[in-house]
Amino acid sequence: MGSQPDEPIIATKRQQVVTIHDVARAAGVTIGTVSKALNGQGNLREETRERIRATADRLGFRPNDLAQSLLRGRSFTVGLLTTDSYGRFSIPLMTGIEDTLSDAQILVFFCDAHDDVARERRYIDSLLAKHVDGIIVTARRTDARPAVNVGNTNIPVLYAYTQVVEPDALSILPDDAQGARLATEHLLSHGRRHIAQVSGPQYFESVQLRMEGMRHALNEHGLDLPEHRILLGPWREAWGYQAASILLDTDSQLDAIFCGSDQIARGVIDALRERGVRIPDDIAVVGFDNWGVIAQATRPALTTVDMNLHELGQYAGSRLLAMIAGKKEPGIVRLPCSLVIRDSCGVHSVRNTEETERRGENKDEE
Amino acid sequence: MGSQPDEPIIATKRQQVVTIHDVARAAGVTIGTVSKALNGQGNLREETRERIRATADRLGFRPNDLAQSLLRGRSFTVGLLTTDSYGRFSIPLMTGIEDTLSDAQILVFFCDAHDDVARERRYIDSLLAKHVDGIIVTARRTDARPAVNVGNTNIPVLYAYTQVVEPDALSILPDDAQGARLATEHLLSHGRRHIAQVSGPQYFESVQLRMEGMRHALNEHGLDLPEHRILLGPWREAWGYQAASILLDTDSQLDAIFCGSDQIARGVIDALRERGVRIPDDIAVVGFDNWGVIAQATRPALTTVDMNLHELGQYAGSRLLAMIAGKKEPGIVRLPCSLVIRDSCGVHSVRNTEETERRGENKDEE
DNA sequence: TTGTAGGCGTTATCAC
DNA sequence: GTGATAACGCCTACAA
Repeated sequence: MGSQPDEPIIATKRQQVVTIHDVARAAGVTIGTVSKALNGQGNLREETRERIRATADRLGFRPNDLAQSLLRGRSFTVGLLTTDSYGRFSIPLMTGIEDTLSDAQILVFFCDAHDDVARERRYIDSLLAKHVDGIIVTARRTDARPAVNVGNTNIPVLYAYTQVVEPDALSILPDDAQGARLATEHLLSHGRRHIAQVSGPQYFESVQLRMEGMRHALNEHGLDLPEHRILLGPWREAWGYQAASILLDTDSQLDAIFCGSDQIARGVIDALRERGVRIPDDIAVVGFDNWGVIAQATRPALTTVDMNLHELGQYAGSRLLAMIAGKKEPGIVRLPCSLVIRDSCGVHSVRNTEETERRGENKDEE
Repeated sequence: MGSQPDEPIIATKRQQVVTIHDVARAAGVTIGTVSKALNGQGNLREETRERIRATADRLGFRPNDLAQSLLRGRSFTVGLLTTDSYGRFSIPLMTGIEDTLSDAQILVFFCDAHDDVARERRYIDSLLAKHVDGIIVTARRTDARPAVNVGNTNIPVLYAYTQVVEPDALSILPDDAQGARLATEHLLSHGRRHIAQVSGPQYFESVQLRMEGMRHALNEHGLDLPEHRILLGPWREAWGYQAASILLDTDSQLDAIFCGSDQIARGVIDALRERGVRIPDDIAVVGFDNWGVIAQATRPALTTVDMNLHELGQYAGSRLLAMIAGKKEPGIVRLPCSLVIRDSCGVHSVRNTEETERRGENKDEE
């Protein structure tokens, strides 16, 4: 009761955590012995080992990673540097990366540079100062970016869902061309022969690759992709809506549309339906991204290409682990896309599918 | 040329980074002097200070944060623990948090527990071992969750977009009731008197709060919210579509619908339009979330409540900073929502709006 | 079988 | 003004 004299005003600045010394003192041994006991090193009497172990968790001892890292020269941390966390692509990528790394007892620093070069530089410096074991760089789009400069360190850097021109860098990307081929072949296998493409701006590498992939698949079937069936515009639902109207007005033979994104596909589908076109009977539609909230909400539900970004992230994590272990094999790795078949192309086909519906991306919660 | 003898096969296991010793040797002083020179401590001749500084960045010296942290007992890192990174709500929250923390030179560990208790426990242990300065816990929904146990440490823990029953915990949440009031008052100010609500499952606290908020606003205008105008179902676009049909069939007086999410609102709007109802002339619609990709794609574009999660994250970051500095003020803080006015309620109103359109959430890129 | 001591890279407190 | 030295918490040879 009353005022407690001499109570420090400032909170104890130092965390009063229990250290190996406390354990040693409590167990009546020296710190060396404690270390050996807890790490299963050296030859200790099983009795002592057990006694020490007991006092350790009685005291709630937790070895200080900072000290260990300093000693080992490895921090068991990795930096994840993203230019901009738009979300749609970053999230599955991030969780994939983090999945494999956390299995390796590695914690991930999340660094969002907001497309700001100076900010990115500061992040890299911080990561280097914290002696991360590696850095994964990612982005909102797959196009090339400048390499990250880690100075005179030999910290491994890996690029995921983005790439770098440096020949000694490792970049991991989805195989856009293959994804487009998959979609096109699916449409062809459903008897479609007059297929248009509605996609994003030409200056995206992914747009070009998907166009090439589609063209390639058509050519293999003796078909071509005429200019008037290629409509490029912004990555927006409204563009899909508009493009579909244009196609309906100009191309009476059209029997399928391959869209560069699910957003565009949604606009396309809405426009078609409103103009009385039956989907897929009259015109079939394929999307790209397998963005659950969109692909499952279109009427009919959207058949679409999945870039498997979660798996891509997992793979990136494992490759970084390998690099940390010393194995550096630079290059550009493109991982296959798969096709998720729903109802916008007709009856379910079992062909041309590498995988069927993937782990539900739609959490039925807010 | 030819084989180089004695070249080590194993890559130097230890990062050959330049340390303060190297700088000291190169500059012909001792490490103490280097430390003082670089940190602006002590009384050094300006000449030596400059010379040391020069050799330091000639050598590319970078102080090792691990060593500093060990000494200071602070790591300048924070853990961000999320039960599940669905994305929609986590992303703005995360970037907000990270924004303020990175300004304080703090790096953020991203930990996605996948709704797995054991995994969460492992993460917490890792974070404690790494001596993070604090932990922010977040979730996919705002309902209460068990407190995080940090053992005998006094590491501050803060809950953002989730809450905890413990009286000494700090939880930061959006003010759902106020958001609902905002939306309702907006509709009332446009002359609407027969307003229904279509929302998510009742067991969500947010659903209940939004209902209360709406009822409160109606009551203040002498109106009530009859049971038949409350439709609760899954958080899905299809539910909105279905609910709108039900309302049209049963409630001829209806002139507005307040939706618990933008996804639901989109379903509602599509159903109304397809049934020939004019929006907003016949029925006005308000959403909740301001999810750009949806709210901007509805026709007409959706007026909706924004929970300002980025700002909420920023605020959470600043509160954690305060806690780290020793100021702990537990409680539940609810931050105001704002209304983003588009076209689904009629002509733009300047009243009843705390803020207008916020920083564009729609990046026009894939 | 256990204790001792050096060192990981810093910073801070003393001497000189 | 600058140099030594003791921490910070841990691990690991090596000594006893």
